[in-house]
Amino acid sequence: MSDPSFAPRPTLEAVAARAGVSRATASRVVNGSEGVRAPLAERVRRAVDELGYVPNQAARALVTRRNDAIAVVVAEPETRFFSDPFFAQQVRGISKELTAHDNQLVLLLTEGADDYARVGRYLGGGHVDGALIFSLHDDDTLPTMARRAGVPTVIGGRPDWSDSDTLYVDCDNRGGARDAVRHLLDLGCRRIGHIAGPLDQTSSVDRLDGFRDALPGIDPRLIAEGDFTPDGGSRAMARLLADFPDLDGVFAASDVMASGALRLLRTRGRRVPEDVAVVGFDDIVSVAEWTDPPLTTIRQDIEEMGRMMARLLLRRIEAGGAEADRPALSSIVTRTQLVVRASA
Amino acid sequence: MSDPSFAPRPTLEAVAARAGVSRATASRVVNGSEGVRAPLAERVRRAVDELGYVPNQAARALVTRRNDAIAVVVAEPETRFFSDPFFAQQVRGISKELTAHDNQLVLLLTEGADDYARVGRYLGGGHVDGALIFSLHDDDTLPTMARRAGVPTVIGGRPDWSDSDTLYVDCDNRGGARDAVRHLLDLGCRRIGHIAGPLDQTSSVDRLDGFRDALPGIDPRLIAEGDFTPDGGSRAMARLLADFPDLDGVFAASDVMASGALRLLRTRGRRVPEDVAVVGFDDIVSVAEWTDPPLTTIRQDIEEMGRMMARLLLRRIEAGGAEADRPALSSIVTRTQLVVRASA
DNA sequence: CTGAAAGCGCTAACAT
DNA sequence: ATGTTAGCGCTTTCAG
Repeated sequence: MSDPSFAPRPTLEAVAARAGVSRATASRVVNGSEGVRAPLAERVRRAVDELGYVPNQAARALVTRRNDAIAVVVAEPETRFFSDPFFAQQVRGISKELTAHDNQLVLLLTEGADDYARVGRYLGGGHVDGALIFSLHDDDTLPTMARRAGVPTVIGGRPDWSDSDTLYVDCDNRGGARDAVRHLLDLGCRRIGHIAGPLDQTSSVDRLDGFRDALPGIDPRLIAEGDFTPDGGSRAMARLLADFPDLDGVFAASDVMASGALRLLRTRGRRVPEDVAVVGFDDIVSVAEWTDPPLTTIRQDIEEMGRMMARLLLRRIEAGGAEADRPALSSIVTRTQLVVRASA
Repeated sequence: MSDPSFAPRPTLEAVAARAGVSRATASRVVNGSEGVRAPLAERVRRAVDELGYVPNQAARALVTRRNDAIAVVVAEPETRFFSDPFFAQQVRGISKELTAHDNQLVLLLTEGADDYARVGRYLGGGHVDGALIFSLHDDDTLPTMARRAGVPTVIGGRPDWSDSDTLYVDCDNRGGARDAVRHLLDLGCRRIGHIAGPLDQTSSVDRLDGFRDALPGIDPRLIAEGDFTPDGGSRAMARLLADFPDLDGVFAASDVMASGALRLLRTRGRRVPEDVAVVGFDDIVSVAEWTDPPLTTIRQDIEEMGRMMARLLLRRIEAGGAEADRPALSSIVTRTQLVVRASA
C-alpha cells in the first residue's frame, strides 16, 4: 500500500482549503463561472496547479447528470466495421466533432446479437449522454433500447420506419444511384446490371430504387445482391456475367463491392471500361483511386456526415427533452456527386 | 417537461421500497453478494425487473472508484488507425476480452499532438481504470502522461525504453524477420532488399535488425524506409529496383507495404515470385490472401495480442498498486510463424 | 442475515 | 461576491 498510485487524488475541498476559500468558490473557478473576483480566482487556480487537482468525473456526473460522453454503437454483427473504410471515415468525422465539443467517444462494438443486452445495459446505465447508431438492419432493436433507456439518439442512415422524432443523417442514396445509372446510359451502355447491398438495409434498398428509377421495368435478374464486401461483389459480378454475357455496364452499391467486381472482370478477361463500364458508390478514396482502373463513383461526404451526426446529437442533448425545441431539429439528407475516373 | 424521457430513472431506493427491504439489501442482491436469503433476493429481483432498474454508474463509480472502462489510446498522428487493418484486428481482440470482463472500451483518437493534452486530461479525470496505448513513436509522452495520471497501462508493441514496471505485448519481430529472410535465402535469392517501416518505431527497428541478423554486413542501400502504407511500399520498392536492377528478393516489414511493392513490381513487369520473391509481415488475411499473387508472410496473431493486452491490463488493475503482485506480471512476446503462399 | 448511517466528491440553490 | 448546505445514488462498515 506504499505505492504512489495510491496517493489519494486531491479533492476540491483540498483546493479550497489551500486557497482559503469555500468549496463553492473553488468549484466556480474550476468550472469557469462568472462572478469570482480576480484575486480569489487566481489563488484558486494556483492551488489547483500546485496540487495537480483534476475534478472527479464520477462525482460531477452524479450531480450534473452529464457525462460528456457519447456512445457510438455499430450494429454490425459481421465485423464489417473494421474492414470497411466507410465506418472508419464516419467515425473519424464523429470523433473530430465530439472532440471539438469536449465530448468523449465511447465505442460499443457488437459482435453478435448476444451483445445487445450488454449494450442496452450500458446505455441504460447513464454512462453516456447520447448515442450514435450505425448501420441498422431490419428490425434492429437498438434504437428501441436507446429510447427506452432515455438516451437521445441519432441514427446513421435512414431507418426503416419513419417517425418524427427519430433523427438521422443520410445521403441521397436514391438520387445518387440514379446519377450513376444515367452516367452509364450516357456512355452508351445497353445492358446494365446492379450489384446491390444487403437488402435488409435501407441504403441498399434506396440505391436499388434509384437504379430502377433510371431503368424502369428492368429484368430483375439484372440485380444481384451482394454484402458490401469485395468477395460479395465478385460473386454478384460472376452471377450477372453468367446470366448476361452481353452485360456492358454495372452499378455497384459500394466501392468496396465494385473493387471485387473489377477483380472478377479482369480474371474473366473483360476490359473496363471498354467491355464493361463500372460505377461504384461512396467514393472511398483509398479504394476508388487504387482499383485498376480507378473507379468512377458516386461521392458522399462520409466524414462530414459523421460530423453532422455528432452535431445533431449534441444539439438534441442541449435542447433536452423540451418539446418546444423538437421541431427545430430535423434529419439531414446530403447531396451526392458523380466522380468520373476511369472505370466508366 | 411532460417528455417521457424526463421520467426519472428508478433508484436503488425505489427498488428497496418496492421489495420491502433496505437499500443495503437491495444493493447486495444487485451486486450478487452472498448472504441474502433466497425469498428476499427474489423479491428484490422482481422489483428490479418491474421497475426496469439500472444502477447509476456515476454513483457507483464515485464510491467504488472503479469505472469498468478502459481507454484505448492510439498514438497515431496520421490516421493510419483507420486505414490499416492491423489496428482493427488488435482492437477487435481487445474489445472481445474487455467485453468478456464487463469492461467498456473507450476509444481515444489522437489526430495530432494537440490532442495529447485532452487525452491527458481525460486519463487524469478518473474516467477509466486503465489504458491501452498503441503504436508509440520515439519520445512519445503518452505513457508518461498515463503514469502521472496514475492510470495503469499496457503498451502495444515494445516501447523504446525498458523499465521493469512498463508492461507491453509484442510479437518476436526480430525472430520473425530472420525467418522471412531465411525463407528467401532458402529459395535461392541472392540479392535481397528490405522495405522497412518508419524507424522511429521499435517494431520497424526490430524487423530491420532481424533482416540484418540473417544478412550480416549487407549494403545499407538495400534497405528502404517505408511508412506502413501501400504507397510507401511502392515507393520503397521503386527505389530498391532503381538501385539494384538485379534484385531477386524483398522482405517488407508489413503486408500492407508488401501489397504496394507487389503492385509496383507488376507495373515494372517483374514476375513474382519468379523474378522477385516477396515476403511480408503480419499475415493480415484481408490483405495477404488478396494480393496477386497471394503473399507469403510472417504471421503474428494480432487479435490474440489484443486480447493479451487487455487481459494483462485487467490483471494489473486487479492487483492494484500492491507491490507484492508486481513481479508476477510481465510483458509478453509472442512467437511468429512463416506462412507460405505464392509470392515467395 | 439485515438495516441504519456515513460518506464518496461535487454542484447548485439558497443565504448572507 | 462568497459561503453554507443539501443532496446526487450508491456501497459499505457497523450494529443489531
